[in-house]
Amino acid sequence: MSKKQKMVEAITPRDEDFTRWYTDICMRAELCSYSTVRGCVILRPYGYAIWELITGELDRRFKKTGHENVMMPLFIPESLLQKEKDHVEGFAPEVAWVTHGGDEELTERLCVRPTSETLFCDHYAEVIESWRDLPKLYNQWVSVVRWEKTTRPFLRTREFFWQEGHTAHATKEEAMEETLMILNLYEEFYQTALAIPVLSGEKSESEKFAGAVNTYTIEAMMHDGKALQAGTSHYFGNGFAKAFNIQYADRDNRLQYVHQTSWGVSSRSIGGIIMVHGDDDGLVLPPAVAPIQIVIIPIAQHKEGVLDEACRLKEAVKEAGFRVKLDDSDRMPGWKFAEYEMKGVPIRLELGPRDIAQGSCVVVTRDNREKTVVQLENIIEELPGMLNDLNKRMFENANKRLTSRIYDVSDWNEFVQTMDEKPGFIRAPWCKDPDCEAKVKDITKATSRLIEGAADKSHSCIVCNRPALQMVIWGRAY
RNA sequence: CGGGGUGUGGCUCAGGUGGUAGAGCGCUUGGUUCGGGACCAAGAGGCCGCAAGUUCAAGUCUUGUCACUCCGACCA
Repeated sequence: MSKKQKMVEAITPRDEDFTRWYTDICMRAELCSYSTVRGCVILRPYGYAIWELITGELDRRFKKTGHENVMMPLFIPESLLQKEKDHVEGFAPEVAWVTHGGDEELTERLCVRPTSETLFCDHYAEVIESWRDLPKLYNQWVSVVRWEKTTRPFLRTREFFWQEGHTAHATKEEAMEETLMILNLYEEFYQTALAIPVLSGEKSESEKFAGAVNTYTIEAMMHDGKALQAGTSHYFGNGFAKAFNIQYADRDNRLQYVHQTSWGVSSRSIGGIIMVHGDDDGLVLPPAVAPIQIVIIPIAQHKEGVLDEACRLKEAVKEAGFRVKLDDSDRMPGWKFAEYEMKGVPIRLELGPRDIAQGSCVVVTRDNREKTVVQLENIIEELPGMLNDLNKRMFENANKRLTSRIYDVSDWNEFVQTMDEKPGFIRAPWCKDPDCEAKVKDITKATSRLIEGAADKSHSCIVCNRPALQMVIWGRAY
């Protein structure tokens, strides 16, 4: 009984204090730890391993769609950053500046990249000359710095890790196609690799990226009903091209400005995994990004033959292509159970003298803790299906939570009340007036997360009652 | 940037009225254990965030400072 209590005490229960539950998981699952640098975290091996798997999944998709990786400098000269007006204004408040090299003051300060549009543009202006040079489909995996005031592990840190794709195209149509193709790619990645259902759509004028013509987003719903912007894809038109003079000679030898896009997914996605799938016992990881997919816990491992059998099992599982760990440390089995649950390992195999005698082992799935006994000779062929089912259950559960917590509301009072009482999103029509959007934010703290599409003619704006133009998903966000 | 909280072994904290530091967990070693966070024994580990000040004497009192953390305004 006291043991039970101890386990429960390990992390703050999710429904008691969501924020503390979240940080507890980050620390206890050894994903990250606070660093001496304010607002920055240290990615620990386990957290970094997840990030590596995420980058691997995404990078594979980028390569498949013809993108190339590059590396831009960490610094941006002030004059370069200032070339596109909207862009600077958007980022100015949160950039970090380098003013000195050694003891010498620099003639021009350098900003630590908050994002690299300007660097890519500067480079594109140099390397793009003719239509034959297009499209340029570049991406980079880097960290960027934004001087945030309040920070939280993964969700908002001053330095964070991400990929930023930057492409240049001959036509508007092509650039728009790229923008939407990436949006779909992100959506597919989140739903299959992370088992996180997302909504996708366009951002409103006030929520879009600084310098973009259109910003598209995928939004996920966390367990507490709040939204997490999980990825964005921007269409730039030729605004940047004009500011940076990125021109190419078309087939008729006429100079044209390129049309550009940019898009990114960050290490914030790890926060999403935690807040969508995690429970009171810790992390629950989707198999595709689980550093350890299968952990083998030997029971009474000092007894004759147990470790040998466990080793054989491990080798077989590894041979079959799974990421597997055999924990033969001298911890108690119960300690190990709790530890790997905390770390979200999808499947645990228990192997003890009893199992060995019967030629079987106990399989426990992390999401529902279901125990089944499987014959050792069948285990390898059973595992893929079990992982698959687990992934499916994770997605379905999250999807049920998402869809059941989107409320269709058409009346302002009901909107305020719903936002206040029910965690989740609200679908409500809007007239497109930024003042109405601002009023929603002022009063309910909810923002427009995305625009689903045009509103029905019969709809009127949730705030001002004038004819509505768009159907919008609203929610409080991280 | 505003408000609150906290700084004492790796972690969580205890140390009325000032007298030179303690517990639990963790760690190390040895032994017994092993199907839901084991037990016994012996160890290692701290200029008490930092800096001034008061004092014969400061985790303890004063002032300042820094850091972290939580809650609000801005943001992936």
